[in-house]
Amino acid sequence: MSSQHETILKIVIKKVRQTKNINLQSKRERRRRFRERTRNMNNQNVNDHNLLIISQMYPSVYTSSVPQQAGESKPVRPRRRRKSKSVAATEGGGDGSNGWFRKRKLSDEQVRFLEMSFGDEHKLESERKDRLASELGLDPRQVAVWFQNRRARWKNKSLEDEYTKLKNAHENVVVEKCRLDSEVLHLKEQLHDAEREIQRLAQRVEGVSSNSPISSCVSIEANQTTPFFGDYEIGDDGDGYENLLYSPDYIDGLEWMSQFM
Amino acid sequence: MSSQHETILKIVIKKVRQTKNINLQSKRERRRRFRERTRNMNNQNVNDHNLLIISQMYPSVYTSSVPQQAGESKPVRPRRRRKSKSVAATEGGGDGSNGWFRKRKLSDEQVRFLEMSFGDEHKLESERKDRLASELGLDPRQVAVWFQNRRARWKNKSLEDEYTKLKNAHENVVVEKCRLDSEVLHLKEQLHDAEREIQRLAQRVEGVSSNSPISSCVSIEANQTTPFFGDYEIGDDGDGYENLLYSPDYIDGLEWMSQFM
DNA sequence: TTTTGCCATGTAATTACCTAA
DNA sequence: ATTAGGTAATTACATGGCAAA
Repeated sequence: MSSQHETILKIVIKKVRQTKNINLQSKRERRRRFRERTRNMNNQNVNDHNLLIISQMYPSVYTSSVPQQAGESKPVRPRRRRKSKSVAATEGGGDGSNGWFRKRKLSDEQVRFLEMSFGDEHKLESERKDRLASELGLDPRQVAVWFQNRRARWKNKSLEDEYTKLKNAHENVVVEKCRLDSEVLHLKEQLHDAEREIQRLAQRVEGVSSNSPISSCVSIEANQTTPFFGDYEIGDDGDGYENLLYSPDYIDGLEWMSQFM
Repeated sequence: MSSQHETILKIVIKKVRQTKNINLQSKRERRRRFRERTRNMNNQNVNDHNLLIISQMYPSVYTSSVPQQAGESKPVRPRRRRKSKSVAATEGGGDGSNGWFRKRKLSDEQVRFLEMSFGDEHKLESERKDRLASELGLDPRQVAVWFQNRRARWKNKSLEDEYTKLKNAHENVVVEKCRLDSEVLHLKEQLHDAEREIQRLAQRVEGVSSNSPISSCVSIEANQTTPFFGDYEIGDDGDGYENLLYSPDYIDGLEWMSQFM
């Protein structure tokens, strides 16, 4: 309320932020050092290195048959003509100085194992991580990274699946809605006809003495009247939705809805 | 038709596959050599390296204020207690042998520039790539990689946006469908009432004059047949989809109906 | 015909930040 | 207060497809 409280609050906030920053910085430092410590030359990693180097030199071993999706013909922009003189004519004096090989491409066996474990459980506990790492001859850090990436991939994929499912459901509901629209039109026409029939009969009942019963039949040209939109509203009162519960059809509707919510 | 053709076909397929494999292998070789040529020691890259080393040593400079999303309370599984003895007690004798510094984290300025260019055009031509590379002091390869990753990100994001949009549309349509369901129910009730009214009036009329084929006038029995599915098809008129957008704000004009309610 | 440059996709690794134990 | 594990974003590389030269 008073300004005192405000100032105190500000000070507290400031302090919290400071300590937080300090924490983060020290943490960054720790992590950096940790990574530098554990980057090269772990215990099992020598073996692993060799294996991965081999897998780099002969990557054709690990070609996985990728199911290519149906190529949709996009309006391709005309590609640029290839350069007459490649700029990349850097003098070939590139010394292979740094033993720069990133460890890439876990072997097929390893991936299969990891996938199995992922199917069991998406999260990764320390024990499981270490166990997998020792079984597969990997850095525990690699296992952790693999699981993180796998989770991200799974999320993307599941989003995509959800999209297609939702799309199908949407189309179905749209079709259903169209059907209902036309059904409503039809019912309104019928109701209109019935109402006119009632009026006609009422007139006949009124004038009992003078009546011509033959011309009483409702003609079918009532169907040709322009269908009237929006003559009356059902849902203005809130009971429409409660009424729906009595309908056997509405259960379908509800289940439908609960699928996507 | 004959087996000759089949054998010829097989041979052709085999040949194609062989040549394809050969192509891929040579391609891999080309690529490897290309990367080795262009990896280290480009002209402006020394400067860039220094900058990136600095950005590694003082990463707090590049802290971008990330708007944290509203934390949704998920049912978190109890995390494992931290290990009593960290396995990572690798002997600290790690020699910092290779002068291995990964170049990471393009600077804020560079990212802004690249984003602007990406906003202009998602695709990247050689000229533009080289221009950007020289302007930002980056390897052209880095620029190309950045654009590839940016496109992939954009695709994911647009998928996500489409999903939310579709979800909203779907919910609206579902609500509309419910409304139509209840409207159909209501109309059917009204029609039923009208029919009974007609029968009542008809009986009265018949009591007066015994010759009125009233049952043929309004086909109410059509309503009592299985009411919902498959009464009439929808797709014959394509206007249903345009009707989707019309607002269900009906004008309340059912005073003429009041006599039946 | 092969070669070559670009692209889409998948994967590995890293950074920053957050949270529970 | 510290730390391991998590998410999200980012950087980089690998691979195969496609079209142009």
